[in-house]
Amino acid sequence: MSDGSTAKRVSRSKAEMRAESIEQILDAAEYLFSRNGLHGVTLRDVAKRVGVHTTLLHYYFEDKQRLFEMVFARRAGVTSGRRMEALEKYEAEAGDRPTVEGALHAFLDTDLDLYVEGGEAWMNYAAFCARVSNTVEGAALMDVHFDPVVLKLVGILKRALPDHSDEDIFWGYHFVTGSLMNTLARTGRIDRLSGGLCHSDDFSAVKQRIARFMAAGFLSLKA
Amino acid sequence: MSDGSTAKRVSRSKAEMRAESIEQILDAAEYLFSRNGLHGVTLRDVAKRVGVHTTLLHYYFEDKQRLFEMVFARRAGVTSGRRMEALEKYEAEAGDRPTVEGALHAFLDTDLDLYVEGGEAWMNYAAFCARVSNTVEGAALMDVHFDPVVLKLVGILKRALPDHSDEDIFWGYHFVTGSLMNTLARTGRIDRLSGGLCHSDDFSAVKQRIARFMAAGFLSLKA
DNA sequence: ATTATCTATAGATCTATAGATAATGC
DNA sequence: ATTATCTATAGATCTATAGATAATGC
Repeated sequence: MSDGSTAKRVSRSKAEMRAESIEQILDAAEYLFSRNGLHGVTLRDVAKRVGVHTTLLHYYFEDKQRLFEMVFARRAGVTSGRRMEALEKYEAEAGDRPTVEGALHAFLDTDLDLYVEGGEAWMNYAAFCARVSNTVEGAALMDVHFDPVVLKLVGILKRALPDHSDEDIFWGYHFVTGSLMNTLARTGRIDRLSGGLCHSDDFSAVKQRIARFMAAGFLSLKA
Repeated sequence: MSDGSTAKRVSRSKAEMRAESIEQILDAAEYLFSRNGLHGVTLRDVAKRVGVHTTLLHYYFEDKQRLFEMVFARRAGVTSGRRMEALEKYEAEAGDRPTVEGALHAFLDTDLDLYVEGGEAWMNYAAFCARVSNTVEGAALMDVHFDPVVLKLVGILKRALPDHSDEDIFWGYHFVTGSLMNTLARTGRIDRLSGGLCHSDDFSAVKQRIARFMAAGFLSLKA
């Protein structure tokens, strides 16, 4: 505020202008796509939200599909990388005796923390991912960006559960990711269902429960 | 086939024609909405799939939003009713001692069976619901149609888990429904992730695991 | 006489491209 | 000399409505 008030553009380099415009467009697109999906958002909607002309989106992103993919890709590396680190750190600490719950804490809590710490933009990205995940084309995007971390998690789970079949591990992961995505979506349904007792935005309530809950689920599969 | 081959319309009453057209339109819309969402489908797409004119959709359904809601509503009563029955039956059998796993079997298995037995149309509806569930407006539709069954389930779970807080029960349900919706979506992600070991369409594999998995999760919340 | 279905069309949008303009960059 | 941004516009669609047509229903 204190420095932006003098003029709208205070001699920024082209590279800076470019970077800033791209960020603003991605933020606006992320916000809108998270609420209305790929087809529920027009390029005009995005341009209007940023305050630029529609053609600028074509200039930077070619077309709508590309813009959508760039929204996905921008933060995917960050969340993926953080979780990968957390899993590797856990692996090193746990040595020969990794536990399901330990691995899930590293995987899930790290992610939930990121959205809480990251503020509104990251929360929008979370909802964007959740929306996309229940979609055939969206799931294909997930393959590209998230397979490495997920397979890392699966690898640790297999060592934690040497008597479980691979199918059990994968179906368990399927349940975990469903629950996580339902959390990230923040639809407000749990709020109304619980009569206001729970809140969609309350990721800390989820964090308190999800790893323990899912770990118990995994263990139950081989009784 | 044997009687439809003589002519396209073998003297049906207007009521029959109406009913049949409505069903065909709903089937086509359900199929398309499940894959592309509300905004990813045009009325032309639906009309073309049925082989009628776009205006007929307006004639029967007013507008696109209404058509969408009718698709949701058509089968919601069936699945809701079946699960309600199953829960009541379980309640009667279990008497004073309902278990989490018993209630979840009634709730989840009954639903999964319906999609498997119902064939392609029901599988489309399942994917439709899954897609809709990760959406703010979709979640609001769920309130209307599914709150009674869900609250019935929650009531039994509370009696099965008298020492758990209501928050624990609701968050547990939140995880359950996330996992179920991820199943109904059938995105193919688990297939690729598992290298072909698991299949999105394999609801029986899910049925074998989900109730037990989730029940253990619930129990773990109060340690 | 009613109603299922189609024809014609208005009016609004949407995506995408070509080309102009106005800055920054050496 | 390059590039960020805008103007103008083509061409395709989309939703929705008014009104015509061709069946069924008493």
